[in-house]
Parts: sequence; structure tokens; C-alpha cells
Amino acid sequence: MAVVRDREATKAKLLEAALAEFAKHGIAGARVDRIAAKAGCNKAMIYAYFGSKEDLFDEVLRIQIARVVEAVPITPDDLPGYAGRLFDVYQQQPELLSLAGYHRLENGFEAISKAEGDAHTEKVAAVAEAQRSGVLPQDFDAEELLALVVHMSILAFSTPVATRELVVRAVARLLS
Amino acid sequence: MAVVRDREATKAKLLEAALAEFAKHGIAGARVDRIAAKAGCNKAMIYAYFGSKEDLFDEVLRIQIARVVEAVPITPDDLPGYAGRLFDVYQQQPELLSLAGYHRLENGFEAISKAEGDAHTEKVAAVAEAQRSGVLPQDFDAEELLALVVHMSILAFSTPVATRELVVRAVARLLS
DNA sequence: GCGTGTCAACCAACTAGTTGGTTAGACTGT
DNA sequence: ACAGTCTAACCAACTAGTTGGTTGACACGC
Repeated sequence: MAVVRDREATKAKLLEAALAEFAKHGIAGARVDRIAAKAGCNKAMIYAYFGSKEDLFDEVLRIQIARVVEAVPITPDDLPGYAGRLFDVYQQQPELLSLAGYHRLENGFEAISKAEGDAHTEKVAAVAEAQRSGVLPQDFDAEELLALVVHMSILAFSTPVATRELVVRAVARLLS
Repeated sequence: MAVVRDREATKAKLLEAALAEFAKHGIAGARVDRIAAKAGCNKAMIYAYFGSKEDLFDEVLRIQIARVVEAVPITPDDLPGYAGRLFDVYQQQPELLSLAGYHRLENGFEAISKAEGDAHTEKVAAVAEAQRSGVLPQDFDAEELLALVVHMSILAFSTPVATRELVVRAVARLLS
């Protein structure tokens, strides 16, 4: 098999391997040797392309968050559906939930990526607007309401009995 | 200063130091040397008393879970209050939330301690009984309802805007 | 002296990160 | 088309430091 020298392809392979490794073992538990082996290239490539193990993690997380933010736009007039779609994404890509979980545990709330922060601000504004126009109940603060909905969407993180229907029904009940 | 030779006291110090270390860094990120140093004793003690790093983690988690299970008995006729009390415990001892989070991420749902499992079964039964007697709505399965309540109690895991009042109100809304 | 608790010193295995040198493939002038 | 040149992707082998875990000697109370 001919050796392919393709910067972007190699970076993509490393990112894919890193996603699996970090999701399974967290930052501290991940091994750069395993990532390189799985990507089928040398460990030095990680340092050439990403700088360090932590930088690689940050990049992987950034990409995954961006993917979700893009794939699941908020629908303030249908928050149960929004939670359901988030739930779907987490079911299809459980790595994201693990990744975010490890990131939260190892870095706390402070180290939230800018992309996520901006998207969050926009979503709070959208919820607040929907509250003003009467589509959503006003007895929860916009930020709190969004937090509740998002938290419900990660129900699968805390229990194996989580189902999409349960999440949707629970959010609907919160809004009643 | 005289050296104190007290098996139980040393074990307790190690457990306390291990709790802090594991909560902060997880299993993979925790360092036995740091645990021993913080406990003010040699790391050989960890292996004499607990066998291995993982065994020590298991013991720490077991103790913390038992503490919560005992400190916060379920009150099926007041699930908002139950969630609130769980929230309080997690606020007072954030280590438990981290510990459980790491355990869940690194071992999945399979490796749940027997103590937790038994307590859970009892709680589901208590919720089901309350549903039969009409104290709780019956449109959620007992297991699902308990999962929702417990999940709400760990709201602080997913958002910094979590407050006790928010958790209590959200659970109350779920039951309406 | 004896059993128990303690620890400094130790080790083999492993870790993230580096380096010197190699080579595929694109570009060049002819 | 084609030999010569250069750039950048690539990696085996290495370094320096860290890791979980062990052990033999010592300290203490009886």
C-alpha cells in the first residue's frame, strides 16, 4: 500500500482517533500512543499538527460542539422537540456526551469554549423572546428554563432507562 | 511530635485524602503519591489497607454513596423536597457528584455498587406504591419518575445557574 | 522479643514530548 | 518527457520524567 502524504487527511484521522480515545478514557486516561496507533500514523504528527495532548482534546471538543450547535438549532416554540433532537444526537454520538462530561469534570464550568458560549447567549435570548411573546411560560427565568431543557436532554447520562419519549414528555410537562 | 499509630485513623485520613484527589482528577488522573502526601502518611499504606488504587476508589465511592443513601431517605409524598435535599447534599459535598460522574464515565452503568442497586430497587418500589395510592401521578413509570427526580437533583452538574429553588420547582412541575 | 504500623528507597513499566533524518510528490527549467 | 531540486509530511528511536506498586529496615507498644 502506497504511503499517502496528505496533511488534512492525516489530521482528520488523528481527530477521529482522538475523539474515540478521549471519549473512552478522558483527558488524563487517554494515551497519545494509542491515538497515533489508531490513526495509523506517528505520534510526532500529533505534536506537529495540534501542539499537545490537551490542545488536541480542545480541538476535538470544539469540533463536536460546533457540530451539535449546527445540527440542532433551538426552536423556542418547541422546546420538547429541541430536547428530543439533542437527545437523538447524544444517542447517535455518545462520544460527545462523554467528552463534554470529562471536560466539565476536569476543567469545571470556567473553561467553556467561546463557540459554545456565544451559541448559549443566543439561545437564552431566543427563549426570552419567546417568553415575551407568550409562547413560553414566564415563571422560569430564560436562562434557567434553557438550562432545565438542556439538562433533560442529557438524561441518558444519569440513567440507563432514558428514552427519547421520556425526555420529550418531561420537558413538555415542565412547560405546562 | 509523636507519631500516632492508629490503623483506623490512618485509613480514615487516606480515605479523606483519596476522596478529594479522586473527585478532582478522576481515577486515571489521581496520583497515589498525592493521596499519601495529603493523608500525611506513606503510600505503602494504601496498598496495605486497600489493595490498589482502584480498590481505594471503589471504597471511597461506596462510602460516599452509603452516606447519601442514609442521609437522604426518599419521601415519595414529597419528591420535590427529596430532590431538594439531594441537591443540598451535592452542594455541601461536591466531591460526591464528581466521584459519581467519573465512575459513570470510566465504567459505564454496569459497575454500580450493590449498595446503590439495593437502595434504588427500594426507592422504585416506594414510588410505585405512592402512585398506586394516588399521591403521585401515574402517567410516568415508577422507574422513569424516580430517574427524572434524581436527574433533576444533579442539575448543578450541567449548569452553573442551578439553585435549590429551581430544582424543587422543576420537580414540582413534573408532578403536576 | 514479638507483632504491628510506618516509611525511605527502590524498580520496572510507562508517559508525553523531541529530534535527526528519510522520502513522497510537487515544481522547475530544459 | 525527464532529470534535478526543494518542500513538507512522516517516523523510528530517543529523552527525561512520572507512574503504580514493592520491600526491607526501622519504630513503637506490649
